[in-house]
Amino acid sequence: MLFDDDPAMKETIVSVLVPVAVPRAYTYRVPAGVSVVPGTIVKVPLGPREVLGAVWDGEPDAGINSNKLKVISRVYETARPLDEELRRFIDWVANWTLSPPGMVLRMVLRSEEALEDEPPISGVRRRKGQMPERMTPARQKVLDVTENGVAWTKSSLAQAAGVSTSVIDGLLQQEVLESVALPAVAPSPAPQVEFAQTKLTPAQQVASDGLVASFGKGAAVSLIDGVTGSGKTEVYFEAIAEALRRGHQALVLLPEIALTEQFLRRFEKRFGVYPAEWHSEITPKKRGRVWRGVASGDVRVVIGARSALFLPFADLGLIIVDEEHDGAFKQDDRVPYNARDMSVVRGHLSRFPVVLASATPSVESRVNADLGRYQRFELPERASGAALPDLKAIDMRQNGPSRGRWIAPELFQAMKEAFADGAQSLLFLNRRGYAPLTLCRTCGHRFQCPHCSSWLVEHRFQKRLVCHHCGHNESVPKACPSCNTVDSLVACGPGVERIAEEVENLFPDARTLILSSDLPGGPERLRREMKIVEDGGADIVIGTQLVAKGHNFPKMRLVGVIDADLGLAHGDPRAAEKTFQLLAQVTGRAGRVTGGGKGFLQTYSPDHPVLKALMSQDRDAFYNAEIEARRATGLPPFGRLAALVISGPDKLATEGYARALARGAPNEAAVTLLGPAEAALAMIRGRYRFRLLLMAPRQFDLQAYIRQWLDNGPKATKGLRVQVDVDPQHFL
DNA sequence: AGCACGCCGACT
DNA sequence: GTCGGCGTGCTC
Repeated sequence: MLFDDDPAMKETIVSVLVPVAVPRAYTYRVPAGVSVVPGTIVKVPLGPREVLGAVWDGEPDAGINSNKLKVISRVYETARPLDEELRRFIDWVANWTLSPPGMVLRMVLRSEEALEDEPPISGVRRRKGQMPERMTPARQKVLDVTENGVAWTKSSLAQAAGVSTSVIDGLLQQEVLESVALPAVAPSPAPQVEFAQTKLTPAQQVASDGLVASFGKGAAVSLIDGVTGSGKTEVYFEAIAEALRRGHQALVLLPEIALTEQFLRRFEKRFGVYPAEWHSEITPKKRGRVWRGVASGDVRVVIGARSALFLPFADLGLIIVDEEHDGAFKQDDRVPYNARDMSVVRGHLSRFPVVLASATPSVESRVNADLGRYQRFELPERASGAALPDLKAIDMRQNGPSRGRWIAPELFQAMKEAFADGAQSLLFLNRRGYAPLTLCRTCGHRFQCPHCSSWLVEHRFQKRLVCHHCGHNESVPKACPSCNTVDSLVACGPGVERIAEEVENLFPDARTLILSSDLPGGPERLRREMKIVEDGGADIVIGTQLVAKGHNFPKMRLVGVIDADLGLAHGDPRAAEKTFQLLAQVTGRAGRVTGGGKGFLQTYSPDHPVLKALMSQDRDAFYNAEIEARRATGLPPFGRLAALVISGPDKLATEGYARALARGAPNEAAVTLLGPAEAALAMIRGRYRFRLLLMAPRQFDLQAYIRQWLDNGPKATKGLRVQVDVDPQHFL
């Protein structure tokens, strides 16, 4: 610092953004002799505790009583300051989502261990000449392995010798082995751009060339719109290769469920190494390593779930959002953002290409491509040359199964043939548990959740009644709680467990398997069972929506949708879109590799336009109709509007606030409240939500209006959450 | 009295 | 988001 002895300079104060829900950056003193720049990561006292923060841009708040100011307690000098582009991104996201900027920063600084240098790894090594007091077979194995004097980590040595770590502890105790410090982990090897170039089909080549050509031209967004199995991944791998050639880092965002070993292997096949992973199940230590590697530039490619978007990349030059239509890119709590949209924003602010890929793009992205905001690359055929599956509706009014059964004769017949051929079948039903409703056949009592009044779902495995909204669960009673009649309860309707029961009756010799997120054993077991299906170790799979994405099942030839109408009747304005996407993805599993796939959609409304478009494999028919309908009703993404989801502690208050917000809107903002009939009163996690559409001219700052309303509105707006649910393309 | 909750405001 | 303060209501 220049004028070190100038008293005025000793009083340096700066803005520091702290990771809490306060409306603006706070002001802190900088210790004498220390220099910080915007983006420097610091630790500061805040109330009774110390928190991480980052020095922020802009003049510090001069209005704060100077004897209230506290001093920065620590400066992380080895951590690279958050760069200008990341800081602008944080501010942008905070403004768009109506969140305090500190809460967005929190997503960037989520790995505190990343900021500490990793302690050296301790290893063990053989001490020359020392022998254990008593020799045992396990000890001998350890001695054999360590004979050459090379140092091992405890766990890898235990594994290599085939013994438990306690054997090693014993030998350490007797000083046969000694502890040594191992060098810190070497940076992971860089992906090799030319490791194994895949042979592309002509359509893939066109798309790949187009993506490569979009580099160096600023913020170009491309949509890869290709049917299931068309090889979108191979195409965007070439974009990653180009980013790497240009010396940039690349980020691939996937819905959490699609982050699979299978995907990592595909990456390895192309680039020779595994990419860095970032998702909720990464251990804190690995998390810290990836965070630091990303910031230093050692890590070149990250494959991650939505939160990876907030990593502090040293030089990010490409984002891929695969399965861009997927709802898992939306975060619902804390900062409610859509990682697909915020990826487009990050690319825009940092002027690099962003690639959105899907077999069933969101209506928003289709519209953006139609309007020329996005470049579109179509892949109309499967890369393997296999034909798309042959889809057929089964009219359940005429050709349904007998009472108490759920699989129609025609579907059963097809399953029989597939089984005889040694092919896999998938029965899809997006309903967990055994039965969605339980009632008393004596008095008609229906089991309802005491917290949110939705039906309790019977789970026969766990012998419990479970609320799928709030998680409440109770055991199944012997007698009806209303009329006390014993053994009078009946299960109504099917869930996957009930379908599995029927399949086991129909196919006693087949290997059946349920794939559902709630089965005992957790994600670990689910991964194992996915692998079993992948390797052909099951004949008939009964699955919920998690079979729709991520995993590729090479032996699957038949898909039966048990209830194709489920989801179409929802009040959600995106119900038709979601159903189309889900069913297209699920039926697309059939014959993806082998060809010759077949699909059956059991329905009571075979003439529904969504199902008709699905069955004719005519995606454009669906999108054109849906886009027209949205345009006509002014639903997103039309009408220059922001769609807001408002949720609050109780229905009446929430509705009241929403109406007040709508009423108070200035003239230039036209406001529509979507009432319960159209859409909006849905129970989600025990909270009433509903959808409010605020339409405003582009130049009108809706976010500012809403923020002001929240700040100055009725006091009871505290529990209220406002969520912007529209893509920001209009505002870039 | 002793404490478990829940609500509320402050945090620079 | 997290903490402390303070009120309520319940138990020893």
